[in-house]
Parts: sequence; structure tokens; C-alpha cells
Amino acid sequence: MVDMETAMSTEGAGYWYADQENPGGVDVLNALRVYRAAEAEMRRRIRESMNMNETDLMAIRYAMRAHKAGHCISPKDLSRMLNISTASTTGLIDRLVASGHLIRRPHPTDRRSVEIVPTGSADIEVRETLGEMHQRMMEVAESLSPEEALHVTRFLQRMTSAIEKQDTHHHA
Amino acid sequence: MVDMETAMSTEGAGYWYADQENPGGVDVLNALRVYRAAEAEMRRRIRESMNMNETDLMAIRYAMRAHKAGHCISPKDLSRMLNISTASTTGLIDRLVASGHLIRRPHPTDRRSVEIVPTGSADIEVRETLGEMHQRMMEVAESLSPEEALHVTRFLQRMTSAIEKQDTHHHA
DNA sequence: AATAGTATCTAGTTCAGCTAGTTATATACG
DNA sequence: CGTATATAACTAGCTGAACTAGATACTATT
Repeated sequence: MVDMETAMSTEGAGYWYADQENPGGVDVLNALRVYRAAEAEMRRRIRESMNMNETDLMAIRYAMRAHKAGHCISPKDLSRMLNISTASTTGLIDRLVASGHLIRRPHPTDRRSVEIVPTGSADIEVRETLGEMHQRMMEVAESLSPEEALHVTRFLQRMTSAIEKQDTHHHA
Repeated sequence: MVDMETAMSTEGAGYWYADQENPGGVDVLNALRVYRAAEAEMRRRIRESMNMNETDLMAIRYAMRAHKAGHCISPKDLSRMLNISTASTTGLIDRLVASGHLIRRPHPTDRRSVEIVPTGSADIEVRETLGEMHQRMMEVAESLSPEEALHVTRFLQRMTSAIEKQDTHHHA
């Protein structure tokens, strides 16, 4: 999906990184926006290369995590995690079983339920598409000096609060 | 939409902000993830409060920007900006005209075309839902010391590069 | 044992994208 | 000038992925 802010700012932006050495508030927000756009684009690329939508990708990755951690997950868990109905989850699992990323098998303890297990090929595919990028991101994060890391996390935390304060007026 | 990383990390995360004073790489990435989740949630809230999807919101904001800048935009411009077909754009404009956010009127120079203009109520609505939040974000950004601002923007720029390097292997 | 609760699945709907094709206008060229 | 081609918006009909409602199978409670 195209990013909101980015789509809106492509025209009328003439002051990007006006002063690289001494960025002001606008420059910081612009950097955040550019980052966000890159991330959105990356997601689009991955979805495309794996031929699936965002929800499907989330489902696979969640299943993989749980599996690796030795947990047993069911469609209900996926539906909770993804915030979609159990009915839609059935459809989602159908798709991912058909594409060979997941398998269904009887739940070990609850005979009403089903266990969802990622296949080896799903694992390989996700690792190949995401692994190197995550590593690069981690390298950047770890290359920060203690002071820089503190500044960055504090900034992100304060931005999070700025966004979370909901003063959204409902007037429908 | 639910955020990818967040959805995946709610289980198995026991070390969040283990050391607030001295964050390491993992803490930085976690802060980034939390920020991303807050942002996604904020978008969901806004879409809900305005009863529209992301594309619609992007379209309105783009129309508003262009209008304020004195530019004249057409459905074709929207379709290019949003990366959707002209047919879908017709549908999108239908929705937004029906909801009273946009109006169609004859294009001043091209008689094949149509001019898209945001209504005053759209302006008020968007300003009310986004204005205060943007102001809070700007306050955070401007409160950074020059050094902090530099650290933050450098970090974001490097993260952007980490994401943009596309090593995505297409093997379909 | 009966009742209530929970998990999954099926059927059918909706919404927002898509493609293909239509009409009206604009532009380019012989 | 007139004809061919290009472009803008729209219409009709399709699809994918969400939804609700309801069926079925099993579990848990009392």
C-alpha cells in the first residue's frame, strides 16, 4: 500500500535536508516520513515477491515464531492475532495451505481444534526475503553509540506518545 | 491494518526496555516497532472516525494540499498519485462526493476532464482529526537538541538504506 | 446427562480494487 | 481541413478478502 504522508508530500517539498549537518524539527519529521515510505515500499515488494497480502504474511510469520518457540497455534489464535473473524481466518488458512506455506493437522489436546504448522518451504522463503534486511537493520541499531541509542529511543518513545494521545473528535 | 512486526512480537517478548538508561540494538528496534504500531493504530482510528479507508483519506489530503497551493487536480492526477486505475478512481471520487468531502466540476481548460475540489467540511474534518497530532509531533521534533536531531535523522536515514537495499530473491 | 460454551467451517454478502470497452474531447499530421 | 490517434472519465462486470449468520463437532460445567 502506498504511504499516506509520502503520497501527500511529493509536491511542494523543496526543503528536504536543507541543512544535513544541522537538522531542525521539519528535517526530523521528513526523515521519519522517508523511513516510513521505504518501509511501506519494502512491504509491498515482499508481498509481491511472495504473492500474498499483508495479513497472509503476518500469519505465516506468526506461525513460524510460535512453531520455533515450541508453541502450538490454532486458527483461533491467528484470528485473535490478526484481528479478523474466525471465518476469514478459515479462508486465510485455506489460501496458505493451498500455496504450500501452512499445513493443518489435528490439535494435540483439543479435538475440536486444529493445529497450524508452517512448512519448511515457508520458512526458507521468509528467511530469504526478510533475513538479510533484518540483519542490516540490526547492524545499524547496534552500531549506535550508547548516547545515540538513548537519543533515538527517547525520540521514538516521545513520538509514540504524541501519536497515541487520541484527541480524535467523533462527529459522525 | 494491524502492524506486521507488532503482531508477531507480542508473544515471546520478555525483555522490553530491559535497561531504559542504556538501550542496546534490540531496544532501539523495539522502540521503532512500538512507534510503528502506534502509527498504524492511529491510522486505523482516523479511518474509522472518518468512515473511510486509507486510499480515500490520501485522496482527500492530496486534494486539499493541491487546492491550498492553488493547483487544479483531476481524477487522472489522483489515480497517478494513489497508484490505482482510473476506473477505481472514478469509484473513489463517487464515494467522496457522496460523503460530501469532494465535489466535481468542469475542468477549466480541458473539456474532457473534471476538476476535483475538496469541500470546506472536508477541510475542517481533516484539520480536527490530524491537526493536533501533527502539532504534538512537531513539538517533539523541535524539542530535540541539535545533537539529538542529528543522531535521530542519521539513524532514520541509515535505517531507510537498510530497508531499501533490495536483496529480495524472486523465486516464483 | 443436560446444558452452555468454544472451535472450525460453510454460505452468502460487501467493499474496493481490477480489466475491458464506451463516449467525448484534444492533438497531430497528411 | 479532416482524419487518425491519444487521452480523460465513465460503465459493466469480475475478483479477492474481509464480513455476518448459522451449522457441526467437541469440551466443560453443574
